[in-house]
Amino acid sequence: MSIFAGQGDAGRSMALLWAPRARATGSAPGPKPTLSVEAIVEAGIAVADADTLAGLSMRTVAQRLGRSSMALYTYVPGKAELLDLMYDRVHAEMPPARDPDGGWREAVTAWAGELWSLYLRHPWVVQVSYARPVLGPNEQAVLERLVGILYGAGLDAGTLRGTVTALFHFVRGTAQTVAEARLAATATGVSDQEWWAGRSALLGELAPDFAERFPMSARLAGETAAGHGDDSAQEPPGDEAAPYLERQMDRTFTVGLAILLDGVEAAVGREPGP
Amino acid sequence: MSIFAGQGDAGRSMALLWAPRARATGSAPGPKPTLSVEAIVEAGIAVADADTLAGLSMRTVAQRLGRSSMALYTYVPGKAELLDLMYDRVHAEMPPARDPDGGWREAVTAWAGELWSLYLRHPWVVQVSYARPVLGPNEQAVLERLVGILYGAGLDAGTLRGTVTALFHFVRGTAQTVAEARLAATATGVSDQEWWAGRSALLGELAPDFAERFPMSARLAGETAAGHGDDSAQEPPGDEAAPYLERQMDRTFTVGLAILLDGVEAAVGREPGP
DNA sequence: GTTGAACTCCTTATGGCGTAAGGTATCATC
DNA sequence: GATGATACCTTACGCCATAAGGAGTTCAAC
Repeated sequence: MSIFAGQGDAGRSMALLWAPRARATGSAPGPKPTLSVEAIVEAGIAVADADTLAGLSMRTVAQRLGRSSMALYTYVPGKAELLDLMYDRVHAEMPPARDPDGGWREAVTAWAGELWSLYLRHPWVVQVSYARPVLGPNEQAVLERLVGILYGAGLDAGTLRGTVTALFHFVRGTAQTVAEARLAATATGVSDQEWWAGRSALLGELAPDFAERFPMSARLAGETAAGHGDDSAQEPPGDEAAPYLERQMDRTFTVGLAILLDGVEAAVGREPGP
Repeated sequence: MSIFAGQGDAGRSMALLWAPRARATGSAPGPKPTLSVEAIVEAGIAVADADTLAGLSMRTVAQRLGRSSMALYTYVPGKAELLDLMYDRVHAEMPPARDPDGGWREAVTAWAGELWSLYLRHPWVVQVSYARPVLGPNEQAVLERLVGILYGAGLDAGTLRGTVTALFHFVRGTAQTVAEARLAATATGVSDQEWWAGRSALLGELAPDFAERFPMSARLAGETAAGHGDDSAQEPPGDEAAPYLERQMDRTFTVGLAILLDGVEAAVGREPGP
């Protein structure tokens, strides 16, 4: 199960991202194109959604379009650039900024929740490296919305940058955990709960001194199980849509986000706006 | 430039991680092994450090040991499991917990800083997926240290979990940014500053209306450049070890961490110890 | 000693991948 | 009709992980 983080020729990616239809003007020699960058990107997204990034190859994408793999190279420089395009395109699903009725905190919470659910709709997105940003217009818009909210809250540039980074990584990281848990569940047919049970049984065998070597971790595991084990037992058993780990991650997401925003609130209080 | 996040047979990985030397007892038929899991893992780390995860293949690792690729399969089930072992092994470099003289906040700051620099020593580590945790003893120890600090601060299990998640993802995410920036710099021979200059020049051509479409982002870019551009101009020019983006990320790391810890502090204040 | 099992390590082969190279068919223009 | 641009194809190369099976090495048991 190998996963890719693509970085192609940044210049080519940017040109495709920011400058649409180079040959839109009607008449040109040669046969009419029967494909388009857009169609290829959409096919790529469909493949990745269905099959994870490991299943994404030029061949599989082309197959979905009834073409040979080499046909794609007429439209797209290569696989890395295709991935860049897919990545940005998916961010177009993010809802636009709304009027900030409830203050910045509510706005940021909404932003984070919407990004989180976008990542869960397209789990492969969080595997794409975000380190050397080939920022396309759609991801830029997502960022713009957050930056707008935080400037509205009265942060200075330095604090804002730190906040954006922390928020972004937090959402991405937690989403990745859930995404891969889901993936593992569907791929292996083993539910989270079963998987974790098996895992800890194995660990009990291999490292019977675990609780002594790692007392704090053991305590945390115990308190987590105790605190919410009953909780989950009360759950109506028919609903399998939100398995154990997923609900726990949901809680962790909410709690972690609240902590982060408490920290931002402290910063806002310290410097009372422009 | 494709990067892998390995998840092999978790059972096999765990056995190798937690139960060392299955055949340590002296006498067994067959030729003496001239290799060892340990040696292979070390070679793998050396390859990854030098060449990124993209350059890590069974062949390259074997080559470094003067063996054929298939020889490795005697010791290690496959590439995915090897990566699991490499990942955990590297966490052994983390310094152990120290006595918390300066309170939990200082302790967490030290923890985060040390993890951050570990990630920068082995940039490939942050590309390895941490979602389905094949927790080895060394990574467990890193976690144990953090959990111990936070329990000492008086957090309850739920808050603690959220804090750990947020901290972990924050450190990892920021480190990844710097790591890949370095990588791009050495791989292409283009410095961060040059790269960004080229990038924004290209963006100015492709999207001349950027500032209108994304006013907040433009403002942030402007204020960041203004606020610290002079700062960097005052820098002694001889030192190339900490280029522009890296210093900026350092600042972002510090600021973001402070914000996060402010949030934790609020939570600590709310529930005054056990 | 000799044998046979266990073990290490090798060569070879399979089926994937991205994509370079070069061929052919299709079209607008001259 | 010829020209040249374009879309799409087939083929091939050099990677990759790893399955299969063979050759050599070392021990315990006889």
